[in-house]
Amino acid sequence: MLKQKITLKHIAKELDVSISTVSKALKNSEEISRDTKDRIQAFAKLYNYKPNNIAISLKNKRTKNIGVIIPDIVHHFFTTVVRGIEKYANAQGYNVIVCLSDESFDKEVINMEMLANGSIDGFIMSLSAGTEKKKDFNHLKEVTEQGIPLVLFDRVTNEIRCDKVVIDDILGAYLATEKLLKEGRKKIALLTTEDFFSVSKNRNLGYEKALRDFGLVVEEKYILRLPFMDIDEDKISDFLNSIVPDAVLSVNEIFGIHCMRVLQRKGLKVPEDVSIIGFTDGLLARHANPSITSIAQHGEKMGETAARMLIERVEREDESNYRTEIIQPTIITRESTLNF
Amino acid sequence: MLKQKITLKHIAKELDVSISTVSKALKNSEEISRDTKDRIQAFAKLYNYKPNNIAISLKNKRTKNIGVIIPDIVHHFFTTVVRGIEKYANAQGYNVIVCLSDESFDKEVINMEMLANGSIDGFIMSLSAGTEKKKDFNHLKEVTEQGIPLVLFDRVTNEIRCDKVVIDDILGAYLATEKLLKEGRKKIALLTTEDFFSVSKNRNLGYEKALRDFGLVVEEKYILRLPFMDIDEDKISDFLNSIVPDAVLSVNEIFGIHCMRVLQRKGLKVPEDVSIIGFTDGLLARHANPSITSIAQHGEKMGETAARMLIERVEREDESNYRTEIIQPTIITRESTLNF
DNA sequence: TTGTACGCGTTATCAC
DNA sequence: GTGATAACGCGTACAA
Repeated sequence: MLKQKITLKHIAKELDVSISTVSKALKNSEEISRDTKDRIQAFAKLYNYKPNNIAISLKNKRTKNIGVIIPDIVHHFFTTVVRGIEKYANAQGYNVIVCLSDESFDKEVINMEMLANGSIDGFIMSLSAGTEKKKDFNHLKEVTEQGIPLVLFDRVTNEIRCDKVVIDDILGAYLATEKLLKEGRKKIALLTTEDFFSVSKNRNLGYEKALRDFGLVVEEKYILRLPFMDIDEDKISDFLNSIVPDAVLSVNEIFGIHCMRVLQRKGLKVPEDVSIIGFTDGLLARHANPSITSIAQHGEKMGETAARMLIERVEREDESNYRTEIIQPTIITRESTLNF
Repeated sequence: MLKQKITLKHIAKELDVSISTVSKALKNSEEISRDTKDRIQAFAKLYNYKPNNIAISLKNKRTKNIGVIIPDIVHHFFTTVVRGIEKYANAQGYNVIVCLSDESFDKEVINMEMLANGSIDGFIMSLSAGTEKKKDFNHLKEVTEQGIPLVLFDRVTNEIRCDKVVIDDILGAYLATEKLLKEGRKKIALLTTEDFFSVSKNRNLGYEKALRDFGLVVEEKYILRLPFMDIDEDKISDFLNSIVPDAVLSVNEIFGIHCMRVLQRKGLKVPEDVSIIGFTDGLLARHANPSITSIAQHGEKMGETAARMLIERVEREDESNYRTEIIQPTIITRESTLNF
């Protein structure tokens, strides 16, 4: 039996009072007599009245929904960010609408447009690979010009004026490289992706800076640039044959763990012969054998921070002083590096 | 400069026609003259008019939002399900609101109530551990009695009449155990969780059935029950010392991979000395060394199926013939088992 | 061909 | 103390 959702109107009719009286009574307004309030409140409770969110949204022009657009959800880092966002947002009474751009510019645009027509109070997003490659940010510009708050995280752009949350990728790579250098490693390979990714670019910079600071030169032959998210152990194998490094820094977990596999199959021991440090402290790094020393990006904290910035802006509705919060990466030392 | 979102009213005023004329013109109604339509459409395009979703939701009593409540998002299986849901839902013009119950009964209830007041057209969910333990399904009952469609997946209950999507966990475990038996393995250990989980229970059953079908007896000493998601390599190590199996079936990836680590540290070789098969074909299984033969649960397909069932019910609005779709698990053969 | 009126569910203002 | 009215943005049956 379908128990129709009850509205103010139903209650009013049933109790033979006006809609506005019901509304006020349920808000415990002083205007209404104790007696009427009791009757109405009891009735409402009995029928489990709950105000309709949509109607309230229309009236208040506030949905209490946050739109989150991420490139991929089957990716531990984004997943932790979503969790951080959820956590903070829920605590503030907001829901989270998650959309996936699937690394595609077009899907990113479609998702934004879908949500921008009143469904959400603001956006939290990380640019898709397609968007970073294309460098077309008009959809973001439109949204911000409409006055919809936007917080970018991790994969950001300078083209758009809005709040941002990033981690200091240069520092992260620097710390990792420095650790390897302090272990006495001299031939440190870098596994990275093509350069159009803001994050990879910064990680490469940190790696190079650390080498220089320790008086070494950056040699291109120690750098392997793999296509985005493409795992090709043969390429890694060829690379490792050509240079025989004593340490490897990988800009992501996947490259790192496959590099370790290749090394192990070549009969090299990790960390005795080769140390490995990987970016993004995810499941793979944690559960690998040996477990991999990682740069933690603190995704959950990033998510919380982004949600906090967004909700503050939504509720304050001023459009000034855009800030960029920088999260400090930390090294999680595990078994793939030497201990000191 | 804040470019206020434009409404029908603005256009009407600007072009000095009535709101309904504008509305009709934008829908290309035959009632309106070519001339007026052109004027209005041009103006709307210029100012990038888009109807307000909230107003439409209120009018239609349809939000085109789907509420998804899952126990945990940092869990590869759920993540793939969400992706499947997203994919299908987006293609049908629906948005996905994701809420996390964090394995807690209370949070599950709160999330449901938040969304049930008009924010969504239907729910897709998987029960939290807390709910399965408590066996309290009143929140689900209330929602279905209100006529809000609900699809349960993976962790389901017989207490609620609604559409369901599950995988045949008994079969999955049976297939895995059978494969190990056919390899000639005789001492097959089972790593599982406590019994209140519907999925673990079924996996245990499949394991036991296969052993019996092959004329072996189920020995309790070959079964290790670990607390939910608690990784304790010492317990695993003690267990493996006490029985020395020649194969291991794990009801999840994490237990499986840690079991492999422990075995490897004991100097045993996988798969030469011990074969391993694990449930849930996630990142860990795929990228481990050796990679782990897994039971694929086809999360993405499950998500798609759930979304299809939900949207069908939302759009047909009848409340009969609840179905349970059963997804067939398959074995992904990798390096942790012997080849035939 | 265009416009008026009403309803979706709620709240706020003002009148009685 | 209570109720009528308008408004949020849209769509549509009906009237002009």
